[in-house]
Amino acid sequence: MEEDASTSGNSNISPQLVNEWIEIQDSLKKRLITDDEFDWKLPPMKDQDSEGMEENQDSNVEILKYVGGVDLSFSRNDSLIACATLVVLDISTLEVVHEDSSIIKLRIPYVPGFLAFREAPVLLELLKKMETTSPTLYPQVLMVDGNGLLHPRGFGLACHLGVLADLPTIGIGKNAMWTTKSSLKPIFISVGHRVSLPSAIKIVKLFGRFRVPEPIRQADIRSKDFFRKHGLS
DNA sequence: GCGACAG
DNA sequence: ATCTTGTCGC
Repeated sequence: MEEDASTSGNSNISPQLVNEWIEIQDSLKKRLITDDEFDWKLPPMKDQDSEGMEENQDSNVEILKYVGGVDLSFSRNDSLIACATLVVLDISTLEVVHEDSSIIKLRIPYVPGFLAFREAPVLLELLKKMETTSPTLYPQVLMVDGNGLLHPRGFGLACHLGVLADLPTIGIGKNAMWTTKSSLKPIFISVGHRVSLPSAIKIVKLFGRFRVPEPIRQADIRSKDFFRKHGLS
């Protein structure tokens, strides 16, 4: 009999392992940057709040163009099988200019607070692969399906992935305990790495079409599509 | 005392 | 995350 690595909480996860994970998170957190640290600038906002003309003069800096999104979907039959997807959207056209997926067998269960140890490895692979495959389309900032600083120890998946990939990231949470209390279903934007919260919010607002920002939404959709094309959904 | 905990 | 139909609405 195999253990179900997707079962929440109660798995064969030892307290020792959890302690190791905590140490890793604390260690990686020392490298975390929560300010804007990127070499591009945000495109001018559509509905300019009568502000922002302060720094729109110098044209030396490149403007944000490629925004990435990552997500995982899971098999209905075999809960150990997952599909990780990375997409990159051109911000000016909102089109997906890069897409890559990878089906994997999960080895680590979902443990609240430690999502990164389950999902980050595959996502890092996809990023690394793209770095050599399609460097010109490599995302300038990445939206992650999971929280960033909004985490028990202030180091969620978005931070974890950002630090390891040394890439600006934004955390996008879709569920939290507050969700139930609000009549509307909010999303939770939190700082991942090398992007301040104000900037993160501005970037998310560039994709105001649906509740979930387009890069994450596309990653989600295409991740599920990939499953349908490659065997049992 | 126990329960709420990203995906 | 996943199991699940129709339905109301832009």
